Amino acid sequence: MKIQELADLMGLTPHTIRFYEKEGLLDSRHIQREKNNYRNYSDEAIERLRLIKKFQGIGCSLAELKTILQDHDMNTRTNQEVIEWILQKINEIERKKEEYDHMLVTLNWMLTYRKLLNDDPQQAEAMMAELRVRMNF
Amino acid sequence: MKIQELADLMGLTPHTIRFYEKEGLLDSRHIQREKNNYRNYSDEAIERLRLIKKFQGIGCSLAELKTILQDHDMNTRTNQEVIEWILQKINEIERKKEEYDHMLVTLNWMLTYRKLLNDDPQQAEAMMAELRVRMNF
DNA sequence: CTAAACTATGAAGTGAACTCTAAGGCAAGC
DNA sequence: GCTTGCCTTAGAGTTCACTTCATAGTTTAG
Repeated sequence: MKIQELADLMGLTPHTIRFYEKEGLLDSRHIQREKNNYRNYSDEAIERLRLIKKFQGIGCSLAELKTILQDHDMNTRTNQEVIEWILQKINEIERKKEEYDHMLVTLNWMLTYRKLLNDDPQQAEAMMAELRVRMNF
Repeated sequence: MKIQELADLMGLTPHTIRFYEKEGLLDSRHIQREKNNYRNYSDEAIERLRLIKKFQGIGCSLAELKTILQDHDMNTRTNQEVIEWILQKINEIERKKEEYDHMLVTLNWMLTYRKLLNDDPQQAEAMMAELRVRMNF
């Protein structure tokens, strides 16, 4: 399979696939060279890219992925270690969600204030005064 | 007020404050030059940086902030426009939260599988087979 | 008076994940 | 046989929000 074919199949660009190779996420199991030096991809390449996408989907950086794939290839990690890694990832994501919740709290206050400003400007000013104290805003 | 004083007050570095100036987030209302060419900050600068922090806290980029501050300075936006902007921001953040929820679903499946692998490897394999179909994993 | 601490400037570096460019080789359709 | 459109490479550019660097002038504490 040539690079464009694989790219279309996986919804990537040839650039990106070559970039992954350069970053060490693909190796000789996935790519062989034809005599014209074109890359020829095996079916394993498809599996590999699927795996990459899956882990990207759970918020892994390419650097992290490189380690994960190495461990995966060499069967380095015990089940317990993988479980701990997953728990840590879950934690990470939950912290990020909390950050967004903070943003939403602020935005909702702003929204309440702005809506009040339409209906009852005086009360809006009172609210703003309180907010200034409570939120340093 | 000199730059270090302002930086300490706001929890920023002098570098960052100069950077904001270069980016056009601060102007002559906030900064004057003394005869030795040192920057002298007015109290308005404090308010300005507070505003910047607040909007950064709700996920605004500096580019976006530049527009927001311009509108703020010139009183360009109507209340209704601001309300719509807030609603859009809320939407944006909720979409990002949903993305994280997707990640969490995947991670929790992975976790369940790995835990099962300890206790009941056969059932774990059955689960994996089903996951492969359902999640393309 | 001197040394430390502060100020100024412009430019380059960081990291993540691509994305694009330039310059050229190979292949398939007309 | 010529054009179009793949393919190759190394390396630079992109975006964001700073951060660091190099160099030099100014102020202040002892």
